Amino acid sequence: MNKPQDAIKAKLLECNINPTFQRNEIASVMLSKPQHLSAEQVLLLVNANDGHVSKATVYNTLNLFVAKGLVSEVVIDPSKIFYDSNTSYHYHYFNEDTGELHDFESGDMNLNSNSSLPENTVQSGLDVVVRVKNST
Amino acid sequence: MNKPQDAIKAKLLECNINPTFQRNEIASVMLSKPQHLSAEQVLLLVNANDGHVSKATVYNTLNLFVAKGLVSEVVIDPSKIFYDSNTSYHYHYFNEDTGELHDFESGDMNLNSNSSLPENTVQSGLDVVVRVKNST
DNA sequence: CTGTGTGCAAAGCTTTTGCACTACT
DNA sequence: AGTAGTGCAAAAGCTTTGCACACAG
Repeated sequence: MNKPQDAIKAKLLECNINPTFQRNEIASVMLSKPQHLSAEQVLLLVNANDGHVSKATVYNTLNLFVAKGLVSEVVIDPSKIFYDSNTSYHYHYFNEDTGELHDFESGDMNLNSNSSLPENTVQSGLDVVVRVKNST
Repeated sequence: MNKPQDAIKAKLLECNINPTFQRNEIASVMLSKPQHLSAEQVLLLVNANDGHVSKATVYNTLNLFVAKGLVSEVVIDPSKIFYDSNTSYHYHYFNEDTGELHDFESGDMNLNSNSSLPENTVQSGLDVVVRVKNST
C-alpha cells in the first residue's frame, strides 16, 4: 500500500513544494511521527530506509521545508539544530544531561511583551528553551 | 594609565581564570561595555587593538569564559552565537532584518513553569528569543 | 626535572555554493 | 531549443582537538 506516500505528497503540495523523490523520502522521515531530529539523524534515517540521498540535499531540503513552513527549527546550540514536525507555537525543554528535547505547552507560560516590542517592529517568532539537568 | 587593565584582571581572578595576555585582551573587548558579540567580531576587535591572538584561542577562551560564568551565550541560529557580557537572566529581541540583538527585561515575561518541569530535573537555564521584523 | 596549564596549527565538523542535469514549455 | 528548477560534489566556514611550549613546584 502507498496511501502514506500519497499523504506525504499532498502535504508537500499544500506547502508549494514540488514533491520529488528526495523530498518525499525526507518528508516521510520527518512527518512519520512527532519528533525532533537533527540533519545528521535525518540523513541516517533516509538512507537506512532505502535509496541514497546526499548530505547536501538533506540540508538544502530541510532549509526549504523550514522556509515553506512544513517543519520548524529549534536552535539549542550551534551545531545542534533540531527540526520539529510540530510547527505551532510551543516551547521546549532541553535536558543537558541526556540531550533529549521535549515539548512543553505554551499555556504554561505567559508573555506580557506585547506592549514592549522595539519601535517599528512586529513579532515574527518566539523561541523559548528551558534547560534542565537531572536532579537525581 | 592601566587601571582598566587591573579591573579586568580582577574580574578574571574572581572567576578563577588565570589572567594571561590573551585572556586579558579578549576580556577587555567583551567587558568594555554591554554588548553582544560573535566569536568573529571578538577576533577582529582583539586584533584591531594590538597583538595577534589566533582564532582557536578566541573560541577556546570564550568557551572558558562561558563555563566560568564570566559571559553568557545567546544562541540565535547556528553559526550566530553571541557572547553577552550581561550574565543575569534576561531575554533578547533579535531583529531578522537588521541582525541586531537587543535585551529585554525579564519583568515583561512571566514563566509559570515551576509546576511542570519534567520529572527528576531541575532548571539550569532559560533562553528566550523574540524574533521581530521591521514593520515599516 | 616533572606536572599542570596555555595557545595555536591542523584536523574535523557542519553548512553552503555552484554547476551539471533534468524536466517541463 | 530555451527556461526554470533540482541534487550533489566540492568548497567554504566554523569549531574542536591534540600537541608543542611555558611556567611553577
